[in-house]
Amino acid sequence: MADDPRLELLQGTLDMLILKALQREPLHGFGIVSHLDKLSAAAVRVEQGSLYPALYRLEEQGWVKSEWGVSETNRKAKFYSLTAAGRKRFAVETEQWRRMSRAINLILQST
Amino acid sequence: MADDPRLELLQGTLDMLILKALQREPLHGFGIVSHLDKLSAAAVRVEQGSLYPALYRLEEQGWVKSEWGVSETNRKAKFYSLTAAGRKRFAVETEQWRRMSRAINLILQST
DNA sequence: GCGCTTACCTAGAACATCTAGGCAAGCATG
DNA sequence: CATGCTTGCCTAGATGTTCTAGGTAAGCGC
Repeated sequence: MADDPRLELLQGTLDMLILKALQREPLHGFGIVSHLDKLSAAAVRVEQGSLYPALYRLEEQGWVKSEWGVSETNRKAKFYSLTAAGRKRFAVETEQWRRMSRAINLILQST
Repeated sequence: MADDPRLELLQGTLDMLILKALQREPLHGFGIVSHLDKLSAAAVRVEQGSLYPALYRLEEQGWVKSEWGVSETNRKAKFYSLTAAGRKRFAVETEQWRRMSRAINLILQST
């Protein structure tokens, strides 16, 4: 792992990105992955093995809720949507992200 | 941990920040911590329990080297400095950081 | 010599993410 | 109708980083 390409997500950002993806409309797991992939120009690639545990985490916390339905391609799929608490949580996480990334950039820009 | 203040570092950024701190001059462990604390206006707080394992990691990879010396306050201290490989590594990590944070901000800014 | 601070070090837990699979069902093709 | 591709969900286990929570030692001021 010394010299891996490091496409991995920064830890702690996955939850935030998922919440963001659900901000517009409910999506199923597969949809979340392709949504993020598209938006980030493939810079962010979420593995399913990371996604589903994250979704359960979010659901357990009450930030998203799920409902079985039928996908656009006529397969059964579990649709996740934001709860009110989830919207609040999203605001909190983005604020933390901004603060942390600002601090890091500050350090990087110092002489 | 659901509602902790989350002052924790984003995973993967610690190494980069340490390398950055050593860019100007060799520092001992204690010095690195206070340096980062000062530069980030206390937004980044590195615990010693995180720092030392990270330093050993960096040394093992050949990105920093260490030498025993005497601190400004006349105590013995181990001074860490960047190697040539460490400088290269720092460039790689900052590039990765920039790419990832750009991608995340892109996603956050989407409608 | 006592307490404070600087300074180093470690073991263990917690946690997120990735790897690497497996399962099932729709759909198209022959 | 069988085969294969794709969509879609799910899990176990490994890996790696960071944090918690300690301990040790030595200089300095009083």
